[in-house]
Amino acid sequence: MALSSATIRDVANRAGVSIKTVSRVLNDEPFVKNTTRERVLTVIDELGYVASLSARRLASGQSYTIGLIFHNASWHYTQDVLKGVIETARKSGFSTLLHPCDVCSDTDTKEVLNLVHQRVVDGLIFTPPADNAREVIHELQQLEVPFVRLTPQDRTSPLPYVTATDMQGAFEMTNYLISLGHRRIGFIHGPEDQRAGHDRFAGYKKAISKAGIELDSDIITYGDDHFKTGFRAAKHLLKLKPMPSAIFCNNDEMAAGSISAVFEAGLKIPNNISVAGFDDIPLASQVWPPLTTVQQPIYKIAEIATNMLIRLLKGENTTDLYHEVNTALVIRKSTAAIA
Amino acid sequence: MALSSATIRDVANRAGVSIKTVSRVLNDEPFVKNTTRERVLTVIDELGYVASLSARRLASGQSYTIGLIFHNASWHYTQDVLKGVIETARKSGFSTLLHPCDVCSDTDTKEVLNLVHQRVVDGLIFTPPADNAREVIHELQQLEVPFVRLTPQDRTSPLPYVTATDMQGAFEMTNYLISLGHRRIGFIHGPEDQRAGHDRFAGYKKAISKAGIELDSDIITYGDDHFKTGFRAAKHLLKLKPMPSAIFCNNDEMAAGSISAVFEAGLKIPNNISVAGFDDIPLASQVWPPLTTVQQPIYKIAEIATNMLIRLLKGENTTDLYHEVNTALVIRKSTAAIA
DNA sequence: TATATACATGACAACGGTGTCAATTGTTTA
DNA sequence: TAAACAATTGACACCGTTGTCATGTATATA
Repeated sequence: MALSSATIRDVANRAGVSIKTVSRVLNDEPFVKNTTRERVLTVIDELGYVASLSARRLASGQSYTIGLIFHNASWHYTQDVLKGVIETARKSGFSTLLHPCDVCSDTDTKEVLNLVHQRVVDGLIFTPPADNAREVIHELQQLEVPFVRLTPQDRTSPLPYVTATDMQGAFEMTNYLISLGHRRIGFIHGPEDQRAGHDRFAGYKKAISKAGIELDSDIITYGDDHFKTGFRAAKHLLKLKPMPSAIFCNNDEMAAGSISAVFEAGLKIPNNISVAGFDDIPLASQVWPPLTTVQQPIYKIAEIATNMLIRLLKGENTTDLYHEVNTALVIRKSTAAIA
Repeated sequence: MALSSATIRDVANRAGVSIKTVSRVLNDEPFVKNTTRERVLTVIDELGYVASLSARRLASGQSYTIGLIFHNASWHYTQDVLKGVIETARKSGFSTLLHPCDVCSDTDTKEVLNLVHQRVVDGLIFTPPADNAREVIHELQQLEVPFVRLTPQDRTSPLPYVTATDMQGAFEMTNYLISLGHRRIGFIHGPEDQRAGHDRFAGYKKAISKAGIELDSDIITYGDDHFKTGFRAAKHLLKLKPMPSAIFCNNDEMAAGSISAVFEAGLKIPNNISVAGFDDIPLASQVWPPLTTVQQPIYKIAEIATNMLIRLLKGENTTDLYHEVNTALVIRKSTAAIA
């Protein structure tokens, strides 16, 4: 057996109809008599016919492909997005094209736009902070190419996005730590160019202030969401006198870094100090002690974004272009009441 | 500005040549006068022309796309493969289509074959244990569709693959543990259906036997490469009397599970027991203590496999269809000399 | 019964490239 | 100088679909 070569014409001939009728059946178009439809379907089955995507793409001007532009910094995050987008897209007959994009440089800008110009993709999904590529976003708007952003910086413009309730999540976590008796809670901030980090910090501050605790800038440190900077930031916090009794990190990877720093300093978690993260990525439950964190339903966010994009692509009415998904507190063993 | 609509005809007209000549320039074909080539190139630049992939695909019968069939079990592994394949493919003008495939069920078999029949992909790369899908493999052979397998089970048939020196890596690690004075080294085996696991176990046994230690089946346990089963298996090993003084795990994720089990039992690493992993995924350096492990150059393996596939696709002579990439011992803090 | 209207179908031209083959021009060989 | 050959170019069919529009047929309406 060679590579299947049955074309729409073969099907049409065998079924005794025109190729256009076969095309109609293929695309579930109306105005095909039921008996005809069934006959065509039978022949398709007999011949094992599968329509050529290339031809379909060329003729229709669509690519049936979604471009996923992602920053490959935070892999744990990306993997869930990946799964969410690919699986959801597939359900609607779309495939997904991955476009890693480390820095949104000029070259990358051009490449992304080429994807659109070449009609390689019909629409795009951006993971943070890829959506900071203003030029791309602007151009896409001009071209009227649909796209959805995940947790974007800018939420003032009328552009679709999906995000989690970052502020609320951080607020709840901080409240929880406070309820355990912690008053001196260190915070490790995420990268400046990501909206989520600012929202989480805002949630932290809100809870601190609500509890009547004075905000102490000495225990606010910065990282880039990676293990190493979490390690360093925590090391710094541990040297302070008095040391914070808890550390709340902008994400789980930095929390893992903090845990290592605590152990390296010869201290115990949660006996001497509590550590909390954000995201609930697999790593969170694979370190010891398992991390108390805020679960962000990344898969769900990706799923919602993908469905939103597909609706936009189909030109369906889309009133809900902005979506917030709830986070949830996950209490594990890295936090405890103050001694 | 609307979606660019310059076609090859526009370029041809403006440059005063035929579309075929433009096509030649586009594809770096010979027999184009230099002055002509430059004129065409200039016009392409002026018009911002980009060839339509769909049209090119339809006309040439190629898709310029590589299908990556992966099992989404072990994400850490997958992420490196993903990066390796996507980036390498892109360099050669190929795009990558991801096809997650949890169980290689009948549906999946059909889907993968459809990818080929629809000419959605020109060739395939399989991550383990996806290559166990005998039916798919067999059919692809019949169809003469090129594919490359990563660490496949079956290496007897003359089918291209790339793998790491799993046995040698495990041999070296075991030797290293023995050199630290360990005689009772527990082993956590990986899933039965993956070749790498058997090779690693073989390396372990070889070193044990070489050191004149009697193989003790009581301290050989089994897991499925995930955290939880590593945790369970280690918990079991810790209860044995005498307890092993070291645990060598088939992969890092199970090693992380073992670390948690040790801590949960109130023991210290490496003081009371040493733990070693395999793969050197990011997790390995994000747990405390950082894992001594065997580095498997996954990115490189993916890169080699991709280039191999592209060579096959281009019909270039390919003598080296089998490739082994060296592993390397990475010593961190989870192992120490026996007390 | 004549006529408007919905349903059902097909002919044929796109879509935007590549492949084949013939035509033209320039260069080398006999 | 003529013949042989290589370099350069273009005309045109073709890839396998979908889109447009015309046509034919059944059903509802006047």
